[in-house]
Amino acid sequence: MADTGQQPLPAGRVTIRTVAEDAGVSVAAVSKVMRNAYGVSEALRQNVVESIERLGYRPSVAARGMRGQTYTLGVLLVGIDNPFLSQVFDGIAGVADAAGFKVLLGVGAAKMPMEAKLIEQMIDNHMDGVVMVAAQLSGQTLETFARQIPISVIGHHEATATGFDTVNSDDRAGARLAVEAFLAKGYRDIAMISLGPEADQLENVAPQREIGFRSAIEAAGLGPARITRFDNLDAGRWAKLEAMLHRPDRPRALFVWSDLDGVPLLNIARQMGLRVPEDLALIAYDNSPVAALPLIDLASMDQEGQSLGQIATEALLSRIGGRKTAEHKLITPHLVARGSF
Amino acid sequence: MADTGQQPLPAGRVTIRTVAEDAGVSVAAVSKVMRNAYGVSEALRQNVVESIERLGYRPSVAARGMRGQTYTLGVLLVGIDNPFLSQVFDGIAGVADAAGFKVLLGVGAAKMPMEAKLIEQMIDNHMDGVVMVAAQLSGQTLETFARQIPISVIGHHEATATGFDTVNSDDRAGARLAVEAFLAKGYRDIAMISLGPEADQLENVAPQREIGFRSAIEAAGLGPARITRFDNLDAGRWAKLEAMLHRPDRPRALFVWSDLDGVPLLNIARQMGLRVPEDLALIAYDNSPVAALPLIDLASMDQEGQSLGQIATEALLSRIGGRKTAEHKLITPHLVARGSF
DNA sequence: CGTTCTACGTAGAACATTCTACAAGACTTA
DNA sequence: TAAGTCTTGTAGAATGTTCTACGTAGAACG
Repeated sequence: MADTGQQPLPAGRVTIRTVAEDAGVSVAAVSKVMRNAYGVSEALRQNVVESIERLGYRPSVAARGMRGQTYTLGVLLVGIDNPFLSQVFDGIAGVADAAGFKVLLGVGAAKMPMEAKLIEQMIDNHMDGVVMVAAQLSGQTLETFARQIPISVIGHHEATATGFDTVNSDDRAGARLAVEAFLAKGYRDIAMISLGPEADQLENVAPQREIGFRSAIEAAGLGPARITRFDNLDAGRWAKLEAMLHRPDRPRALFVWSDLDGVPLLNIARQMGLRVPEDLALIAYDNSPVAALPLIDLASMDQEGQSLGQIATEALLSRIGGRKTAEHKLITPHLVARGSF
Repeated sequence: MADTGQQPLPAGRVTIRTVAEDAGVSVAAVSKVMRNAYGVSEALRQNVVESIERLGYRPSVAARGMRGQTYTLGVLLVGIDNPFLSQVFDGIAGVADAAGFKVLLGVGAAKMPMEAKLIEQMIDNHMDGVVMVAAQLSGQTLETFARQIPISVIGHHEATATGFDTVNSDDRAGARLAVEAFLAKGYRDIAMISLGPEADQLENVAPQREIGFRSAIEAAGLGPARITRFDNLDAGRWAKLEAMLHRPDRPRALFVWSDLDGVPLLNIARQMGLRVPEDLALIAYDNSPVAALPLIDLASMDQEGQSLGQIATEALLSRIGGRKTAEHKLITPHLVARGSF
C-alpha cells in the first residue's frame, strides 16, 4: 500500500492541503485539478495527479457541499423489497455511475412525512439532485422542494408540472394492452382489481391503469367496466378477494393492477380448486421474478423499470446541467405472456 | 442556482445565522440549543426554539460534518431485492430513528470494489457510522476502514475482530435445528445444498451452515454429510439441480442454504412430478414471503432479520458513543414449519 | 469584603473545500 | 516600444456549522 515514509502511522486524514504541500502548489491549484477547471497547465496537472494518487486523496463530500457540487444523487424509494423498484434502481445507478455521480438511497416507506424528511435530508446533505420513485407526495409539495433541489420523478403522472421532470410507464396503454390480449384469446367477461382508495388521485399509477382499462373495455363494446378496489392496508383483503372469487358472477378474466396482488390472488384461486386459466384467466402487472416461477406462471405487464430509471436520471443530470424547462416522458410497457391466460 | 441577483427571492436558505439574528443571540447559542449542549438557560432555550420553528430552520448536514457529528448512519446492503435484507433494514431504521439518526443506504451489488467505494463515500460524507449487511469485504479490509469510521457488521462471522462489532444469526445452530427437525420426523437420508465456491471462507454464512449441518449429521451417526454446492453466478445451475433430482441416489430430505435457491428447487421438483414432502422433503433458509405463499408452502429457518438490524444498530450507536472494545453477538434462529417436510 | 465557583453566553478559530479576484509573465499586435 | 491579451497560478473570502477559550455576572465561601 501507500508508503508513508518515516512516520509509521498515517495519522490524520489526507486533505486537499496535504496534497498541495506534497505537490508544492497552492490549495486552489489542487482544487482546479480535481474539478478539471480552466487554467491548469499539463505539467502542473501531472504533478498534482501524482500526489493525489500517491496519498490516496479523496475530497470530502461535506466540505465540497459547502460551496460547490457534491456529485451525489439521492434516490427516494417507497420500499426496498419490491423487485420492480430494484430494476429502476439499477437503471438509475448505471447512468449515475457513468456520469461520475454517487448514489445514496432513502427509503420512504410510503409515508408522506417520511418522504418529506428524506428530501429535506438530501437537501441538507447538499446533494445535487433527487430521483423520486413512486412518491406519495403531492405535485404541489414536489414543486416546493423542486425550488430547492433538482428533482426527477418516476411513477407519478404529473404532466403539467413545471418545476420537475417526470418519467412514467404509459399505464393507460399497459391496461389497454392487457385487455386486448384477453380479447385476442376470446375472453369477453373481463374485470379489474385495482388499488384503493386512491381512485381519484390521477397522479398515481393504479388510477391511470383504471382509466386505460375502462376505455379499452368500452371501446370493445363490453362496458361498463367492472373494477374492484382493495386497500393495501386492509387486513381482511385476502378474505375479501376469496369471497369475490366465490360469487356466482365471478369474471372469467381478471386484470390485476400489480403482481403484489396478482400472485397471492393466483394462490387463492388455485387453493379454491379453480384452474388457471381454464376457470379463471389472469394478467397482472410488473413482471416480477415470482410471476416467472414455473409454479406461478403468471402473465404480467413489464414496465421496463431499468429504462425508466435510466431516462429519469438522464433528465435529472441535464437539469443539474442547467435546463430550466420541464420534461415529461412516457414509456410504453409490453406484455409478458405466460400460462395464466 | 436560480438566484439571478436582481429579484430579492422569497427565501434564501435559512442558516444558523438567520436564527441567531431572529432570536437576538449569538450563533453559538443556537448551536448549543440544537445539540442540547451544556450551558443554556431555559429562557434562552425557549427563545431560540421559537425562532427555529418560526423559520423552519434545519442545520446543514454538510456544514455539521465539517466539525461535529452528522447524525447520519450509512447502511451498506448487498442487494435491494432480497426480502431478508429488507427486514434487517427495518430493524436498523427503527433504532436509528428513535435515536434521532438519519439513515442513508448504499447498494454494493456484492462487488468488493463497489462496497469499498461506498464505505469511502460514507466516510467522505462524514457519516457517524456504518452498518454493513452481508458484506463481501475481508475482515482485514474492514479493520482498515474501521479505523476511519465506526462499523457494525451483520452476516459476517468474524468473532475475533477487534476494530468493529458483529451481529450474526447462529448459522451453525440454524443448520442443526433443520437437521433435528428432519430427524424428528423420521428422515434419515438428508443432504444439503449450499452456495459455492466459497466453502473455505468461514466468515460467510453458507460455510457456517455447512459446518452446522455436518456436525448435526455426524452427531446423529448419519455421516459423512452429503453437501452439494452451486455457484450463484452459474447460468446452468437450474439444469444441474434438476439433474441432481433425477439421480437414483437422490436424497429423501434436502436442507437448502437459502430460499433464493429453495423456492426454485421446489418448483423444479414439483414440475418433475415429485411430490413434496412425500417424495422429497425440503427445509430452506430465510423465511421469505414467497416461501409462505400457500402454493409454495416451504418450511424455512427464520433469522429474525429485524432483531439483527436492531442489535447491530444499537451496537453501532454505543460505539459512536465512545465504546472502544468490540462486541460480537449471536442470535439463535428458529424454524417455521410448513408443509414441505 | 475580597475570593473563588458556577452558570450562562459570546467571540472567533477551525473544518475542507470552491470560487472570485487578481498578479505575473509570455505572447501579440499596432 | 507600448499597449493589449492570454495563460497560469495564487491569495483569500466564503460556505454553515461545531467547539474551545474566555468573559461576565451573581452566588457561595472564607
